[in-house]
Order: sequence, then C-alpha cells, then structure tokens
Amino acid sequence: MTTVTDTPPASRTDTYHHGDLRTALLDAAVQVLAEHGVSGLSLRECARRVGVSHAAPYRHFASKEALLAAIAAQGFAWLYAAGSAAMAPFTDPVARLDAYGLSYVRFALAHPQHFRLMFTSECSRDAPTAEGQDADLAYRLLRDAALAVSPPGVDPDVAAVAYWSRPHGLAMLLLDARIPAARVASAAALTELIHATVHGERWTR
Amino acid sequence: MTTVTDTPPASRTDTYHHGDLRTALLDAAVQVLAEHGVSGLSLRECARRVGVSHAAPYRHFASKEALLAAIAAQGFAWLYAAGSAAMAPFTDPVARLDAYGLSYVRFALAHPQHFRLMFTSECSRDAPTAEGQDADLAYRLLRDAALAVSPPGVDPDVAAVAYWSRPHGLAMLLLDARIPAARVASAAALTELIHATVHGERWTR
DNA sequence: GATTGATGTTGCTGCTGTCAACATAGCCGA
DNA sequence: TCGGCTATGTTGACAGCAGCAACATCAATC
Repeated sequence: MTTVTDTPPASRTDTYHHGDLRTALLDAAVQVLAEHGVSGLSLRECARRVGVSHAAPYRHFASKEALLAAIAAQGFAWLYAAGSAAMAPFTDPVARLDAYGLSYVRFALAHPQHFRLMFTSECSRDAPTAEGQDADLAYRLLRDAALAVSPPGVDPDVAAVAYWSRPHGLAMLLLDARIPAARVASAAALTELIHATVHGERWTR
Repeated sequence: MTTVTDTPPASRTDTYHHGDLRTALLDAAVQVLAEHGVSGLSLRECARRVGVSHAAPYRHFASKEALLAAIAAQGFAWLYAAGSAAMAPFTDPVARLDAYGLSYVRFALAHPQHFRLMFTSECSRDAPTAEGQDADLAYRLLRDAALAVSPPGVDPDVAAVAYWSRPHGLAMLLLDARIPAARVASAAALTELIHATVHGERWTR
C-alpha cells in the first residue's frame, strides 16, 4: 500500500460493481456488430462478454434499441469532429468541401458499424435525442460548405444534399462491398475513387 | 359446373394447400417491413398474416434470411428492368446516365423496403445467388452508361462508382428521412433535387 | 453506524427461429 | 379405380432473446 489511492474506474471486472459498464457495453456491442452484424447482436451476448448478468445492461440502456442509438450518437459526434478537423486547415470553399467529403468516407471506412447504425436505424427520426444534436451540427457544417461553393440563389438544403449524397453514396457502397475490393486496396486508389466521386464534373463536358 | 376448370392458384386460403404461399409470404413480409421495420419482422408474423402455421414458411425459404434475400433479389430484378426501360428512349450518353439516375431514385422511393434490403443486408456478398445475377446486370448497365460519358483512359469501375454513388447516396438519405420533407413534397422539387445531385457540376466552376 | 439510491443478479413470461415427426392432398402409374 | 409418392402444410418441442419484477450489494452521506 504505497500510494494506491483507488483503482481506475474503467477496468474492475472482479468486483460487484463493474466501474464503467456503460462504455464497456458500447465497446462490446461494436465488436459483436463487427463479428455478426446487427441481426446477430443481443444484449445478453454483450453482457456475457463484459462478464455481467443478462439484465445488467438495462441499468444503462432502456432497451436494445437505446443501446444502438447510443452507438449512433457516438458516431455522429465523431463524424462532426472529424469533419471539422479536416476542413479547418483550408479557407478555399472547394478545398473545404473536398476535405469534408474525404473525411466523411474515411470515417465510414474506419467505423463501419457506427456509420451503418447512424443511417440505417429506422426510428431515429422520431426522437430528437442527443444523437440529433451532433447530427444537426454535422449537417450544418456540410450545408455551409456547400453553400459557399454554390452560386447565389441556390437553396441551401438542395446544395447540401447534392454534395452530401456523393460521399454518402460512396461510403454506403464501400461498406456493402458493392465495389470491387481492388479499388480500396491502396490508399492512393481509394483517394482517386473519392475524388472522382465527390467532384466528377471534370469528366462530363 | 359450367367451365370452372380450376381455382386460381393465388387465392385459395381455405384449403389445406395454400396455392401460392411463396409469393404470399413475400408480399406479407414487405408489408410487415413497411409497418415495423426489419427488426420487427418475424417469419411467424408473416405466416400468421397469410393464415398458415408457423413452420409453413420453411417449405419455401430455408431461413428468415433467405426470405429477406429473396425480397432483395426481387428488388434487383425490378431495378434492372426500371433502369433499362428508363434509358431505352435515349441515345445521348449524358441523357441515358441522367435517366438511369432518375429511375434509380424513383425506384428507391417506390420500393423503400426492397431498396433497403438490397443494400443493407450484411451477408449477401458471400453467396452469389440469383440476387447476384440481376445485381450484376444492373451494375453493368450503369457501368456502360458511365463509361460512355467518361473520357478515354478512365477505369470503367471508377467511372461506374463515381456515377453510382450520387443517386445511391441521395436515395439512402431520402429513405432515412435525413432530408427535409419539404424537398420531396412535389414531384418538381424532387426532380430538381435529383438533377442537382446527379450532375451538380454546373455549380462548381 | 444506519439509511438511501445506484448498480448488479436471479427468475420469470412471452416471443422467436429452427428442427423433427406427422398429416394432407394432388398426381401418376398399375 | 386404386395405391403409393412427393410436395406442401401442421403440431410440438427446444434453445435463445427482450424485457420486467423482486431481490442483493455497495458506496456515500447524514
């Protein structure tokens, strides 16, 4: 007993109280999603992996859906942070929009489970939870960037959607493996793909 | 007994054998999906709606996932047909690509359950089933159209993905209600949105 | 040091996917 | 005409799951 004040709150699995069960469950859920997909996820399996009884998750999440929503909210926060950071170094509107698209696709590839949940859940529209908070921030970030690139008179929402659809569609197709794997093998190839998608206007005459 | 030869095979629900249980189950499943989403779908509920015992579906589908895959396959066939029909009247490459994008988004809005299953299932990549058949046809349709619009030297797959991502992303965002509802209220507004997304190059200089 | 609220456990109910054994019916050859 | 064959549908069972209620444990506070 030198200067042992207290155990770190995140890693006590041998005591009655877990310490940080909520984030442990979130992490376990993401791992299960990666291994078995959303249809193979169960709260009981998450509890088992964390070493806790099958009803313990209900102290932190009202339902299985609430846990998934929490993961999505985490994803929106990360996405917003990544987009902000990516755009920060640039002032040119086109460069900023480009940086946003790049970081968007990179985020989807880095956190596929989060990304899928963020846009695949079928009930997150009704409840304006904390998820909506960061989702709105991310949306406004994109809309402002798109508006700065568009000529005056264009509806901001139309501009935002037009430029959102491209990286979003690419990300979705990449996650669904609908794109030949060779296209994503090297970072250079992926970057080329992203550029071609986000502003492919150089091709059409 | 005038000329009554046989009862129509699609609508006998009072006899021991249903007549066309397979398609009846598919239709019921799509309806359940529309009402309760994929997480609220169960084979037992589908069987109940069709008026059949809970194990009857297993005579037509190996598993719940197989039923979902069948719906997705149906969707790919429809999508391919719609894309072909939409492009047929045109010969100009840009017009053909435009028509494809328009029909793509229209298909997603007309058959949201099918569309979501087509691109959201997490295991359809492994098994090259009949679904892959029509999916490949649809992909080749798009790739050829994109290639006709691209300058020589462009990788066909890159061109295809670049032009696929736009309507695909827009469709996904529309289905997830991530786009203000007012944007989709009128057919004209929707068409404007689609055009802006599919070839927004007119805006950036 | 007792109390209280947060956190974790045990046990239960109803639902689900899936399988095995059985029932029915339409069809085909004798 | 009749008897069997096969496709199709039924019943019953099992294990796993979401969610709830009642109970247990712990930590902090008065």
